[in-house]
Amino acid sequence: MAKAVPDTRKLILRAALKQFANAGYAATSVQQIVDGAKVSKPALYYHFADKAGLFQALVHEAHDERYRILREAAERGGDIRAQLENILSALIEYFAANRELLRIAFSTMFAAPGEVPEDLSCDKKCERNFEFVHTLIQTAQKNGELDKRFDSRELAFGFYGMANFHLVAQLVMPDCQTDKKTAQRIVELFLAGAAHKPRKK
Amino acid sequence: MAKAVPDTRKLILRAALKQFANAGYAATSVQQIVDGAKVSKPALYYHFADKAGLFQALVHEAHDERYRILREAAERGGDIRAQLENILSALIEYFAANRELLRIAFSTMFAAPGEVPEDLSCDKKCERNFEFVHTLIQTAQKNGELDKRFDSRELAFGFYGMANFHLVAQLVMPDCQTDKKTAQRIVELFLAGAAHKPRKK
DNA sequence: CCATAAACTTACCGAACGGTAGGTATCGCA
DNA sequence: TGCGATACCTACCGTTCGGTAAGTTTATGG
Repeated sequence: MAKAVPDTRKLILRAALKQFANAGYAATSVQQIVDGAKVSKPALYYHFADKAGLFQALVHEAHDERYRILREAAERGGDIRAQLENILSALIEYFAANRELLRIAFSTMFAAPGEVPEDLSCDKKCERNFEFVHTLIQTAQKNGELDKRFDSRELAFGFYGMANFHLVAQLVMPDCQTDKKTAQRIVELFLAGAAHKPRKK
Repeated sequence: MAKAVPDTRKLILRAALKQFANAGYAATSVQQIVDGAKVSKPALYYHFADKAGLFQALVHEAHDERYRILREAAERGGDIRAQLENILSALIEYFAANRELLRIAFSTMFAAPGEVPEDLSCDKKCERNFEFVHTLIQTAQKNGELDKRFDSRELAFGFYGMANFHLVAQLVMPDCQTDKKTAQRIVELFLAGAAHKPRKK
């Protein structure tokens, strides 16, 4: 029976998430975290090896959550349009309710190399997440659902780029509402293209 | 005649750019900058009010350069396809040669609020840059070049998202070559859409 | 030939940093 | 009742931080 344990550890994680999301890794002090969690500093160092280890725990959670969302949404099946719509609206919905995790995920994706702990191996997780979408698109391309003129990687870049930009926008401009309908229109834009078509089909 | 001035100031700016790009704002110390520039700390504080002021100078340069690139590329005219191609390939080309400035621009765009000096008013510059592209797209839409079913803002988001994602990719994976041809294919993807079309027109 | 101001220098400040040494309360278990 | 393990605590460490006070050199103009 582990009962007395999780309280403090989770308290620390929650406070750290808030602080890191608000100020980034380097600008957040361990003192701020323990103040926020209302624990002592050695309590933090009892549960985590160091500041970097605490941060890593959160980073991995963020990327793994993202991966889980991706997989669950894609498994709901349907054609590529339905899959992309599901993925995008699931990401939007989840991260609307978990803005801090989203912030952590992006700030490690785009961070300068020295801004974040050295051994933070999130490259692999970022790549894994991207490759999941890439594979989805590759398959759809082989099935004839997507235009074969494009390189599958370019297609994945295109979709991932549009999707991430909207997610970031949600972060930067919180009042800019982004919902299921938005997700549908983004996918429509990705699939149909922006150009005006004089004749259909 | 100001002659003796620019040497030290530019030395500091160059060293600061490198350091900030490599480690972000918070994780870069003033000491590292002055060591890199081979000047003394008070020499830095003679030319800049404080660490934040030095950073601001670089941020504004980064965003203004980006704006300049956008305008110059758009002014070369042509239809919306040519304009977007010009913009994208100009951005890719410029930032391939100025990776540090690109890093500064992105790390301030996506930074957590507390990671960067408070009064750093780059929101306006980011918005200005985005709105320039937005206006371009709006005009093209009115001219009938772009599909009127989409909201102009969504179109701009889509293009800006794709474009920025490729620029970021260039940052994260330096060996991933991105050139004029890539720019053309990205624009083609944006305009034509990813979906397979059984019949043309 | 000296006054002034620009462009620095050496030497240092107090505060905050990440992290720890060493002691303590509380538990299950023998 | 005792003994070790867990889960902390207070107090403090050495280092580095951003920033500055006060003195020095150099160019210029009167």
